[in-house]
Amino acid sequence: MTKAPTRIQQRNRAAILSAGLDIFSQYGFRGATLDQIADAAGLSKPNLLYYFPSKEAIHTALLERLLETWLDPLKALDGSGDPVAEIMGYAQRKLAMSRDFPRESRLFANEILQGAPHIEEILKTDLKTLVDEKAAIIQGWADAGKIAAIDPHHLIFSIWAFTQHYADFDVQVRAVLGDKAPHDGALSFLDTLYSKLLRV
Amino acid sequence: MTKAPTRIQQRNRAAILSAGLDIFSQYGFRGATLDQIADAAGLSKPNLLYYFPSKEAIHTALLERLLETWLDPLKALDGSGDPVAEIMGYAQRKLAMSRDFPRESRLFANEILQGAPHIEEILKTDLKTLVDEKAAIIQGWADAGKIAAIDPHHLIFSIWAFTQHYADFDVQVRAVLGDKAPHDGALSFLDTLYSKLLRV
DNA sequence: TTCTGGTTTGACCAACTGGTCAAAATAACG
DNA sequence: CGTTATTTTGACCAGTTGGTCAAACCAGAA
Repeated sequence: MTKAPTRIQQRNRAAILSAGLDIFSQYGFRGATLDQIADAAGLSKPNLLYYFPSKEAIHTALLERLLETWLDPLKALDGSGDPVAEIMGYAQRKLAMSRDFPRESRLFANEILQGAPHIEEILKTDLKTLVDEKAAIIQGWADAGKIAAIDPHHLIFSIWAFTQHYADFDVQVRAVLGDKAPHDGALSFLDTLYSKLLRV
Repeated sequence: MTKAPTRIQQRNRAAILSAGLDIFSQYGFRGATLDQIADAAGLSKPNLLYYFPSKEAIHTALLERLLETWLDPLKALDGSGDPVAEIMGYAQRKLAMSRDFPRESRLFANEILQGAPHIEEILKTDLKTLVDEKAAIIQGWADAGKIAAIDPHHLIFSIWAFTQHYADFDVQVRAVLGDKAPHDGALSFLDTLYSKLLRV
């Protein structure tokens, strides 16, 4: 029976994971250092290694926590709901995640950019299965004439690409937009884009 | 007067830049090592440093070479051409760059993900100016009723996001699609997406 | 062939890397 | 309070990092 974590453990583990998220999402696994993470977490390096046995362990913990929730918006796409509302809702949920969890988005982007060494298997199994399943639903809607005929896989890619862009390329978006908040404009653009695309 | 480079210089500089592109685009600046780059270029590390004075110098040379051509597709967007054809042509050129220069796309993505430390000023000046200028053209077309009324900045973001996705997230795209070639499907999806969006 | 300038290398260095460990400091609890 | 379990730390280590340098090597012109 594993012991319940003390208050100190809870606080420090959370601080480490948050610091690790900051650093890994910016520099990638190889580019991040334990000193940076320890510093950001307000701990000494040996103290940090008291809570996680290795750099890899912190990274793995972060990726696992991320994967638990990363696919939730797509899982929620309901084949028995209204087609246009379901797809638009999915896109909106993804955009909201970009706004609310940009570090998680960048952690994921870094992992993929580096060739997905830690999660390639999950992509080929869990992710592919989920996407294929939802793509079949969308294809069904298209075949039934409820939405326009479009390739469902690329539709999903376009939603990923567009929504994650606002988290992953944040500094570029802000550089171009000046200091106008990007997300309001993005949301209404997204609404226009997909309602026009899906209309039969 | 600077001397003309010898054949050996040409060959080795090119090999180093290509190797650097491979490594930097995968691991980012901090995550890449000179040993990796030297290895990929088929040179010893001191030999590599005979051609470039530092790691930073290789990276800078790559970024400069990239920026020279990266914005060409957008620059080619012509205010006196046919609105829909111009915008679709731009999107198609960008998608072709993703197919033909994926390493360059990932180098850029890594730089932005890390907060654009080397090019933030360029983004805020050159890039912003260019985008604002082209956005004004697109806004003009919309005001004249030649295309649908959409936010031109977010239109451009959506083109960047969608096209670069196929280079930057290549392993994810392939994992989901199996081994079907992604680009044909992407191209026709892109055509459908933007022709529907722009139609008045 | 010799001379010359460009090219390559092995040995080396200081700083940094991920990680260890025993000892010290602190919290928890009766 | 005293005892015990948890937490924190300084000193340390071996391997890696970006980078230097003098010496050796080599291609080609005279």
